Amino acid sequence: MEINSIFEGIEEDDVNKMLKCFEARKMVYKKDRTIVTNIIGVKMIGIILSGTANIIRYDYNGNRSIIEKLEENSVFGEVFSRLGSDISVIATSDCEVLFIEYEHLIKRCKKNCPYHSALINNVLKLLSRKIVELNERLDVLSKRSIRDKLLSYFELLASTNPKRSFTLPFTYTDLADYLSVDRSAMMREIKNLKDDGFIKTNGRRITLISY
Amino acid sequence: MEINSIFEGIEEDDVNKMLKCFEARKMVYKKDRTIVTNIIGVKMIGIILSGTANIIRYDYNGNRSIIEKLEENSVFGEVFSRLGSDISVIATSDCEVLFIEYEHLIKRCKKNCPYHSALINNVLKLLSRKIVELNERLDVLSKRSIRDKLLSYFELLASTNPKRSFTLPFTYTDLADYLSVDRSAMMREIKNLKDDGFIKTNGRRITLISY
DNA sequence: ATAGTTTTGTTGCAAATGCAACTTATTTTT
DNA sequence: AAAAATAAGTTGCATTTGCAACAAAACTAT
Repeated sequence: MEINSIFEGIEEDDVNKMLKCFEARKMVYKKDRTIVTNIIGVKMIGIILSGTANIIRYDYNGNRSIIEKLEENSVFGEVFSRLGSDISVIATSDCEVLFIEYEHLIKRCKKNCPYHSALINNVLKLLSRKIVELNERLDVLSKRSIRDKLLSYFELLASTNPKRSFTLPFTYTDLADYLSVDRSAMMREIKNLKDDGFIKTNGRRITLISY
Repeated sequence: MEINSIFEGIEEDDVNKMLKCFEARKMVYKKDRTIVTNIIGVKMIGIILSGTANIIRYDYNGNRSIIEKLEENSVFGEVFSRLGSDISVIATSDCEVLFIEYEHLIKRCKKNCPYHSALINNVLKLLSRKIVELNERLDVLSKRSIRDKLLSYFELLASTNPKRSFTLPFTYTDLADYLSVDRSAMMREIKNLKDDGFIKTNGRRITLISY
């Protein structure tokens, strides 16, 4: 049921035809390179074909915010953010990105190619999944204390593992940015969580203790 | 360009045929009534046809979180949240809700009705808009201080008005929940913002002062 | 292997926030 | 119109958080 790719269920040959019909462009980026800055006005959507990236922004105090973590098959673009300026998409690993004009995707192409609806269905599911993820992040950020933010994020990561154990998907420094809290305050709270017997840690490997 | 309804561009007659084909159900709810609780397992999507509602949840400390504010044409459902239990959708005004089975929407119906793709396109746009809104909320919640949360939320509301003036869409009590901060601390900060000349207020009418 | 860079771990202190407990307005209901 | 309920506005105080400034550890690149 889970969709793996925007081209799921479409033959490779047909995919290539579609890409031509859509005037799609595939781009390759090295780790830490900027994929897009100032997305403003560009009515393209990007699809991460491989690798990972972050949508980030520095506020006027110089605090970095990771607006969103993009993974394989994540979709991004100005149509999805409105925020436009001072936002960048940065590759966090080598990655391939496919750019498609949004209008092309939304409207049926003149040739009315039969794969179009399959593609739209796939995008629908990717967007749904994105909404799920955004809601999850909101759920974490809506917690009032660092402790509750950590616990609810950890709970999320642990929920897929029966041993309630998981490896953080990024560094502690990045985790603080992801949770929008001060790093040292977060480290202090992680220490408290350990002292209070809520978690065990071994580097970035964390285990949630249940009662 | 903005889409106004999930049925935009489809004739009323055809809409009715589709609703039958989809086995859609329309329900009416009075203000403050529960539209859904424990969304878990129900593979329906709901579309707010008129009125407003909030997706809310009480955490284990009894703090209420407004997970999401739903307006006319907002889409909601378990497929969009995964969170399932302890979440409720509550009508904040009298409202009409249309329920459609998700699978019906995603898959082409047997009769392959021609309006189906128009509908999917509309849903695609509604979902995109929802992602924009979720990102906006994330942008607000990712601010580290109450002051910055307020300013960035106010900025959002003011951005559509050339006079940088707007009316809060809900009570200050609800605003505190929406921003996930303590109400009294928020009121204090609003006072500070006034004293420091950032804003003027008159009840729920707020004006942002520029330099 | 070593020098350079980034991450992790700590701490004291000031500032911001949450909490509790009220009073006063405003709105809603009877 | 009065009573009841909800919202707004305040304040003192304890706690949490952010900030700044380090040192130690773990990675990276030469």
